[in-house]
Amino acid sequence: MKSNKIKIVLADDHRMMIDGLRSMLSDEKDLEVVGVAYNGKEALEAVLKHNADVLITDYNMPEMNGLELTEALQKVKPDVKILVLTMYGDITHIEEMLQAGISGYILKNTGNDELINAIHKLHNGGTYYDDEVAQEIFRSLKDNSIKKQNVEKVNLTDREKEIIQLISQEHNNAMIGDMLSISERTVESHRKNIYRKTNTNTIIGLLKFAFANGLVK
Amino acid sequence: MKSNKIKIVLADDHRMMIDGLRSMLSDEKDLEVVGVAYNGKEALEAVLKHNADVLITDYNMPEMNGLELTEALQKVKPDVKILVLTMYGDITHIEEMLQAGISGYILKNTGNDELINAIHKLHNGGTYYDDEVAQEIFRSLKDNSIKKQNVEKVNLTDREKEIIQLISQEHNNAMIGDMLSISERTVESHRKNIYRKTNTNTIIGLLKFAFANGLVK
DNA sequence: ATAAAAATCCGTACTGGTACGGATATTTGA
DNA sequence: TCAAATATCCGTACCAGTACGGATTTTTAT
Repeated sequence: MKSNKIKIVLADDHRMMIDGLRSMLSDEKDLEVVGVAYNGKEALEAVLKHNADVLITDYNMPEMNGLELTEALQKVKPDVKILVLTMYGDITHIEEMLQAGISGYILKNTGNDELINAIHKLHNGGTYYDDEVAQEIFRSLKDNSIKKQNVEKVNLTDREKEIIQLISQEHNNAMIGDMLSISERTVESHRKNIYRKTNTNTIIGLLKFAFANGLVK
Repeated sequence: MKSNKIKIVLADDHRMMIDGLRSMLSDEKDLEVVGVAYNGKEALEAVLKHNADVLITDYNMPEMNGLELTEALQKVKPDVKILVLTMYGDITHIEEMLQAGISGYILKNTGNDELINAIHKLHNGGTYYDDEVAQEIFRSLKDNSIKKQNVEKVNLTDREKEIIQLISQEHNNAMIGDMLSISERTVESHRKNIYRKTNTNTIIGLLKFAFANGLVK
């Protein structure tokens, strides 16, 4: 084997960023930058060509952005660890990137030692998420609770919630009537009241309300 | 004013835990344990009675668990900061607790200094989440990607996805036809194909698929 | 006790979407 | 280059749900 160094590919559309990272990483004995790329497509090729262990990538890039790049790599080479290195502004993409399969997320204003630490963690099968990023995630999780306040204000009755459940299970009014031993007409009335209370007027709006408020999973 | 100490209430059904925490916190000059409780109900009363700044609570408690306690406090005294202190096993409750309004989550095997640090952070309007807890959250966010594999296997065309979007925006077939400058009949055909591919046969099932796969937010 | 809220029920005309069973043109990938 | 996939389009009968505008009984909270 030629070496046991961790093989890294850098992807960023800012040449200066790439140069800075490369010189910084070259000081580390167990790391080796085997390729660089200025857009997502080149990054994909470089990772495959050099059989890289870790890809360090920006989100915003021409041709193919970080998300598309991640998705593509998951298909053809899922063992490569992906560390996203972005500015704070791009943090909005964190959730989709996580779901696409990245292993770490770190901000560009983070110190060198943190970056190197992150690379090692990823290479050992671990994950690394910047503190600020973690905070942001927690904040957004909390924000979901705002939506839930809807359902409490709307004051749906138990019967109405029950009927929403059954509607969402793809039962029609006649079936729901049978199941609850009430007239189809009564179900219609409940439905009308539900629409009024939830401020919707189509089954689609109702379903969206139900999802947003955790009435349906 | 009697004092400027941070007023703390401790809630845990294990007396030993309470005693340990109390003696530990009593060493800190700017903290004061103003009340203790062995269940959620007592905790609620104690917080209100002593006008506490911070509540440190377990999740599992008799009478009223940590979630119910948090929800109750948010209604009657939303300014109290809630720090959840649990064993790793209770980590599954983290998401609902976050949505209920806690400001911090810390594990019982964490060191004293971390706990005191967390209390100060909360009292200053900040948040504190244990590293392990953060990891868990990230892991569960990633797990959501499992669902998304559906949508990739199903191989919906761009046009079909576009139409799903428009359907979910409560447009009917005629409107969608106008918007895309195609016949209503064509929209119907796409709809049929979408149902076939997604293995559904009602608008409800389709919406559920779209939500589960992130096609609609 | 009693008023308000919730749950129950109905007729009739109308609209949006489905089922069924096609056909033709355009893109795209191997 | 050429087959497969995708996108386009149509007729007709039918069904589920809506709109509109009610009424009566039961439950719940004060």
